[in-house]
Amino acid sequence: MQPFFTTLKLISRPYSSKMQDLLLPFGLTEVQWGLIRILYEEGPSTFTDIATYWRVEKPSVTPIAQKLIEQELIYIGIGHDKRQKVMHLTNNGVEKYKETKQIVDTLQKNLLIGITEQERQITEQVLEKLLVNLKGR
Amino acid sequence: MQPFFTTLKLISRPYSSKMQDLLLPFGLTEVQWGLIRILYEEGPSTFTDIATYWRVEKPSVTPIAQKLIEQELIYIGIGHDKRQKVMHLTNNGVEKYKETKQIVDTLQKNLLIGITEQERQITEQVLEKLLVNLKGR
DNA sequence: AACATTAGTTAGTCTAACTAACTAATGTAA
DNA sequence: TTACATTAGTTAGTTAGACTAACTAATGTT
Repeated sequence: MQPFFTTLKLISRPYSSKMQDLLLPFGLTEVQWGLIRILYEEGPSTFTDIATYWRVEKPSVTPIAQKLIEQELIYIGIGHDKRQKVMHLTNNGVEKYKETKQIVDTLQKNLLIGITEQERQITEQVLEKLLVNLKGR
Repeated sequence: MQPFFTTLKLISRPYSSKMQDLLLPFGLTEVQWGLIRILYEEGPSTFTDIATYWRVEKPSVTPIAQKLIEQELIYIGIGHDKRQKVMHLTNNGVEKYKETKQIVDTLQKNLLIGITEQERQITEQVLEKLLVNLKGR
């Protein structure tokens, strides 16, 4: 039982550090990349959307978005609800994501060497279930 | 492919926060608990052993051990090699681990609800393979 | 004997999280 | 419709846990 969660924690650090190394030449951190990934894959999102998805508090999102705005990879639009700020990718942002997605895919493919498609799927399902079981804050 | 690694990262945060909440009443953080866990399950270990196991740099281990020494949960012995410091659990440390292991086990059991033993095993194997594939720093 | 390596520490930095306290807009209920 | 509660986001300050660089002391190697 323990090795399960222990290993999970153990993977997280070196994976992040690989990602950071990979993204450094593009001027992105792992979480910044994670944010543009969501905006590309899921579409424009509010700060609260992101905080909910990541399961972090709202103030944690602000500085990550700030830096992407400075780099002109995202911009803020106002929603129908005037309290909301909706983040969108700029054209630069879309380009940057497409560029980096390729190398991230390559990393991920290499990490999955020796793992069958079926094993990957089962693991994905298990991880999704864990996430659901973790929901109760 | 992406959901796989995305989900993995997503699990890590709320899992840690559950662990922190659980361990707070015992005066332990998640990593401190992780260290006494190793000392109990694997036996006395040097700072370098821990750094290697966790895949962190050596200075990261020092403050975590410090706090356990202050709490008198571990003590430092000198190895045959006089450069080495070997961490051992004190009797208090053993007690504290046994106490907390129970509640950690309970948490982990609850998180695994809805996951079959076979799925759990496959996932564990996949996580181990990922860890190996990540080895190249 | 001289030099290189290894174990661990100290000092200082960084990222990404947190809480508390706030403003402004929206929703609800008298 | 006015009063109050809630929600979206920010600002300021803190924290945990990582990092690098530079160091001491012990051990290995040539």
